Amino acid sequence: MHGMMNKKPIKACGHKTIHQHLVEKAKKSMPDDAALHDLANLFRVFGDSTRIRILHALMSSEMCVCDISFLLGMTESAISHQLRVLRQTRMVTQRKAGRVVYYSLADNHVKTILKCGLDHMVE
Amino acid sequence: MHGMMNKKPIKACGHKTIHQHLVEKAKKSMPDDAALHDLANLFRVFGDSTRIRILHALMSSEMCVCDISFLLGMTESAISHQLRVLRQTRMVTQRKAGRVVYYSLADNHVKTILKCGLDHMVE
DNA sequence: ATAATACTTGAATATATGCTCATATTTTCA
DNA sequence: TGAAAATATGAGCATATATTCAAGTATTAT
Repeated sequence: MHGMMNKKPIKACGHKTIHQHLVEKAKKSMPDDAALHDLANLFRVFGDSTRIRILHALMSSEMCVCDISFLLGMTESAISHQLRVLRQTRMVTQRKAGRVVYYSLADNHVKTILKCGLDHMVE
Repeated sequence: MHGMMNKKPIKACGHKTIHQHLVEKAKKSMPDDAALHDLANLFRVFGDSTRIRILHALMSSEMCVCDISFLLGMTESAISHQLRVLRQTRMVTQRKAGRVVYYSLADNHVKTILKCGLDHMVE
């Protein structure tokens, strides 16, 4: 079906043995460096279980730092540091009421990506 | 629409001021620790631009280490180290033909997750 | 057998990251 | 006004991670 043609590697003049046509095809569809870094940075935010737990909690409802701290059994400082990361990457938004700051998910994308990852795991 | 009830934080007996009902609701839907770590580990694999580039390249077709090394302008050693990570996390599979090792994406999940992330970015 | 190619691996190093602890900052309450 | 509560922040530390460098396999070619 999809091209599993058994072409032998060819010697590219001057440098290594490579499959020139494959490399060029891949090069064409490759996003630019900025996009690739943004994409990696996006996934890196999800790549920590504390942040995952915070985001998952916020899927259920908005919460203040105290709530999250209590729920996860971690210091408010630790949570606050992570919330800053989530704020800077636009994963969460804040709403201030008195001295309490309520955090919630910034948009549906966050839910979508989380579910996307969870789907991968059930298999 | 969804409950943005303005309940004030209450003093939970003995410890901090928290929104008890919200915390308990969140606690119930929270996946267990093992699942949370697995999920974080999954995303962490995608949280590096080199690995992203390798995976994106393999979306176009299977490739040998040499090809990837040439395409990304990195040493074969560096690529090989990253391919090991991708192998250990079941993102890629290998096929050996003589001394050439061809790598390809393990399954559609990888494509799905990548696209999921890319979708988030275009917005 | 010897050399060359394709890839892998381990140690080392430099950088990034997550949490703690102490210290602000802001708002409420007495 | 002063104390307490909720959150934020900076420095420090311990761990994790990405790449390099040197050396090791495995396979093919001469």
